[in-house]
Amino acid sequence: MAASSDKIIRDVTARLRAAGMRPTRQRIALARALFAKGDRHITAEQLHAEAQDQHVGISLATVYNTLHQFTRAGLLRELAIGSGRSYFDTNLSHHHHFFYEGSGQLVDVAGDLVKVSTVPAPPKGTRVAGIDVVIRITERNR
Amino acid sequence: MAASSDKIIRDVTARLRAAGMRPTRQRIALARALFAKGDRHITAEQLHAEAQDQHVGISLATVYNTLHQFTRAGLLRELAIGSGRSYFDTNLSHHHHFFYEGSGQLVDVAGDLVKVSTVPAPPKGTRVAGIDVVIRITERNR
DNA sequence: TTTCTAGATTAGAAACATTCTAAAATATTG
DNA sequence: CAATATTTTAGAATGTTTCTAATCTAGAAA
Repeated sequence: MAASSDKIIRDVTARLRAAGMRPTRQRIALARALFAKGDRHITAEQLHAEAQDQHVGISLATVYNTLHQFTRAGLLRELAIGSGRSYFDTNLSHHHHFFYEGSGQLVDVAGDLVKVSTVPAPPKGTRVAGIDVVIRITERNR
Repeated sequence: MAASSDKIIRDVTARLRAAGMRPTRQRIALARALFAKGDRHITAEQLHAEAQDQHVGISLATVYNTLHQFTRAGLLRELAIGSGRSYFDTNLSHHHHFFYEGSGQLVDVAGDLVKVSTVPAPPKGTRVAGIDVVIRITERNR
């Protein structure tokens, strides 16, 4: 546990350095929260609350800054599903999502469980950056 | 043009009545703006500006109310793609979208140009409400 | 170690989309 | 027309995200 967390921190430190960012106390604390456990979908507000719970003083502005920097550095993926807040996904592998229409909750769907067999060519002058499949689900009306 | 616009208004009036809504001046003006031309993706803010341009006095609150009512009545589809604002889509047929990562612009992709051949079963107690495929595109780096 | 400075953090204000409130206006029914 | 249920509205309130400009800090250099 401590070992794997340390490994994560060393990895993140290296990746921050590679992206020209200093490994500060705040960035390391957020990296630990984000990457120590398995895959997560988290909002800035949630991550900020989690840091507060662990008595790591970090401002909300820094949480936002850091999430965007991590995203730019390829450590996170920003999900723009469901309006309102943005989710940040620590699962970088090819995958899709179930989206609960009621609560806005997201659940991963492994990439190989969804097959998109046909897609049109992108408009001239553009390239496909990614294909996101969102399976919207609702409570079944009994 | 005038004929088809009138037809749209008669249709909308009927659908509003069917949904228990009164066909008011505001709702009819918005319906005309939304449905007179072909398929559209529009935000509340944009639709409000368009009404102002045509000297139809409608408050922004009414635009929001009306968009939601139309959505509930099955006249529109709300798109929760791209964070921040919500788009309302007048194209009710089965289709997907290109999403320009730079500008947030949406372009329709006909439903039959995308084939999702495999999807997992939804979690227990839920049913699939829909499957949305978003093809994210960016300017091609020359 | 101390000093220097570019980069990082911060509180609070600002910006933005959206929803709410409760008062005034309007459409429909009788 | 009168009665009443619905609708519209301005403006306030909410929630998320970004901005600002002052302060702090990590790392480099002396």
